[in-house]
Amino acid sequence: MYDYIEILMHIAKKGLFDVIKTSTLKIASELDVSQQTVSRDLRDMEKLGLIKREATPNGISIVLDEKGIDFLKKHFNELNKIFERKKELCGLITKGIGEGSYYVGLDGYQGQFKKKLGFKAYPGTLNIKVDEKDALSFLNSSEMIGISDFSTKKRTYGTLKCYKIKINGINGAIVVPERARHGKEIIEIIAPVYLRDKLGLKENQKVKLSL
Amino acid sequence: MYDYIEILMHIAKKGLFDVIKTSTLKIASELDVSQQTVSRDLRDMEKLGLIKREATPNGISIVLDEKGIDFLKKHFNELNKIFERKKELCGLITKGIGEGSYYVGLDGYQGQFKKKLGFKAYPGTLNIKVDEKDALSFLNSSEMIGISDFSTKKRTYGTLKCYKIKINGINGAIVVPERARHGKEIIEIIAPVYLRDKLGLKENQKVKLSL
DNA sequence: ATTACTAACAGGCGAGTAA
DNA sequence: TTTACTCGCCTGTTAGTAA
Repeated sequence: MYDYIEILMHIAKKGLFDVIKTSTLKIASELDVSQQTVSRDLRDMEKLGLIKREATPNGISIVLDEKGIDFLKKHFNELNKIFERKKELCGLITKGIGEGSYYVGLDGYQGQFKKKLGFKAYPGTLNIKVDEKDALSFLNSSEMIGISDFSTKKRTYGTLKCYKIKINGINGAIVVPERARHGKEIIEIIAPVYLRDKLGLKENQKVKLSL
Repeated sequence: MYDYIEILMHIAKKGLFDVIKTSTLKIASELDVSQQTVSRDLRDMEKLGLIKREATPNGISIVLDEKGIDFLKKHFNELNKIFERKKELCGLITKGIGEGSYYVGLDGYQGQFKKKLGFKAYPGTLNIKVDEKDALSFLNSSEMIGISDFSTKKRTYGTLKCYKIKINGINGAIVVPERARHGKEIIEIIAPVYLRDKLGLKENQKVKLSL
């Protein structure tokens, strides 16, 4: 069944319920295989009940049949489970290693923060200790915003990956340096305000991040 | 890339970010191929950067690598577009052909309606003319509730597919006979009340169905 | 137990071509 | 132009084993 997923996807993209008028040669070039392979595959797929097909001397009409749609649907459901969105992430306030504070304050970053995140960052990061897998799932389900690298006369500052979040309700962003200095069990948060004061946070206190 | 989708899915199902401890033989039997094929494929996938792999004389550890996750994610996004949920469906009130009215009133169906849909149906159907493709998309994004067939001494009554909906805000259900008597450009609605009166509906009036 | 090499084999692929 | 058949080739698969 998975043998045909590429062709199934190709048809489905043009319309899950539409009758596609095309030709084996066209599909062949789109999928980068030979006309003969497409012809054979489509006939096989018809036999399996994945598609309905009508071949004429000047083209071919295809629609997904019930089994084809069901297969894609089932496959889609599996992916849905795999990518199940994590909408919250909990962690504990942790002592910063101090590095982030310096970097995020730099103008080369601040301009981009303002433009891409909508705020200038308080020059310091709040470090939060989280479960690494939970963090990955959480980050995975939010949109990555790229912050470009830049150089001064002295040195180069690397690119950052940012993810907009709310922390205890306040807007902020997770910042992940491309070249991470620590593992992903500690994440760094920036925000337009000094979060420790604003939220009255203390060491080891629990906080909740949301999308 | 699609060559490896089955194995990628297999790994991802066990945990998108987890290190899977398993063996080539185990995967082989789960995917119904030979141990050698799994071994070769995993090595190839590692070369392509789809997974990270650690093989020992007593098993193998696998994690999805960045490229593998990206591929699945991209694929997932394509499916998301394909199955984009239609949350509303508009149509025009149409004269019933009258058949439905008789059937839905039968006890063999009514008991199941009560149990599975939560209401006994007013013995009549409201017929709505809709765009066939829109209808398919709409039905496709709502859950199918199966109503079993049953027999009397005289004859057999076929199975029905039902889909819970709201029509102009009132709870009801679309009923599709397994053996459709008319094309899918006309759909039949049942509800606990007589919809024509309740909603003050007239021929050719526009109505809105929602999930 | 494992993984993975080698070698034999089967089946899929595409070039050529008929209809 | 099409689709689709035949057939040779080559790739991917598996059986047998080594490590």
